Amino acid sequence: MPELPEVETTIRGLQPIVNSTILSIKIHTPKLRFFIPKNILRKQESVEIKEIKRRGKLILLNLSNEHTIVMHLGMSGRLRLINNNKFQKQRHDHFILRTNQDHCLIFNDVRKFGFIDCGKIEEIYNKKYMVSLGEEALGINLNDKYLFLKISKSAVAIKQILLDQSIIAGIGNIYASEILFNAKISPLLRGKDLSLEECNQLILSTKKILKKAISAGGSTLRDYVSTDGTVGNYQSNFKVYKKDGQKISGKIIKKIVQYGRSTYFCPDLQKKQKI
DNA sequence: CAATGAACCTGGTTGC
DNA sequence: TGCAACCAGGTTCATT
Repeated sequence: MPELPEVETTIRGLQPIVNSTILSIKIHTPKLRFFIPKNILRKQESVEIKEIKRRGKLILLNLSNEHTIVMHLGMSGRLRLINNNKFQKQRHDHFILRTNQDHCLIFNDVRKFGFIDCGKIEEIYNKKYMVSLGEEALGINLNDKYLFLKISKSAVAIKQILLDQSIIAGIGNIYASEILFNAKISPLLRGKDLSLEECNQLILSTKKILKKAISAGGSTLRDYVSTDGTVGNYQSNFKVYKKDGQKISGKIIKKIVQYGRSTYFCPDLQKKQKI
């Protein structure tokens, strides 16, 4: 579930720990997608969390010692932030960070597709997972010309292109379907089939859908919970995702599989060719 | 080189 | 009810 709106909701929920000092870090599961760096904090060092921000689906905790902790939630990862005296270890709690202000930040991930990394800032910014990211989905630099230039020779389906983090950073499988529906563009179109105008529409829809989802506090399939325990409710705004067989404006919603991922769309409202 | 499928891992849901 | 098969928010790697 963690796509851009959920990650954004998460980092907003984490702001209370900015300017607190890290007391301890406990690693219960050494290896997620890859091993968590063991020397994530040297002993006897007083390190403050200076800033928490997002890049694509990455969560970045900038520290006072010129290091950054990076977290990726993968498919099933989530963070919860609670008062230290309320802490009870749950299944799949892999990483626990405590602060001098009694905060307890827990990284929980059932499937372990997420990761936690840490290093000097410049070192982190040279990591592949960082360098390869394209324009921020909500960034000012994401415009019609950028997208058109990137995809105008591509035979890849636009649905897949939206999932490509090296082109646009932040969109995932749910919002890709929702964005294409909003833009009235078929997921089956190839990159090179899109006009500049359609690229523009796609970007407008991207920003609109993601912003709406953020203001709804993220979505939830099953039990996505933001850091303070409140439940995001953007899922009630889904128009097509998981709605195959249902109708919208009298037109049937279909589910197809593209590149091994489910795509939901309305063939009658998302034309393949412009008429 | 691009495109596709499998792999990583666990748990919930579906169908027989 | 039991159990196997399938599916899930993401990304990377190996194979065509």
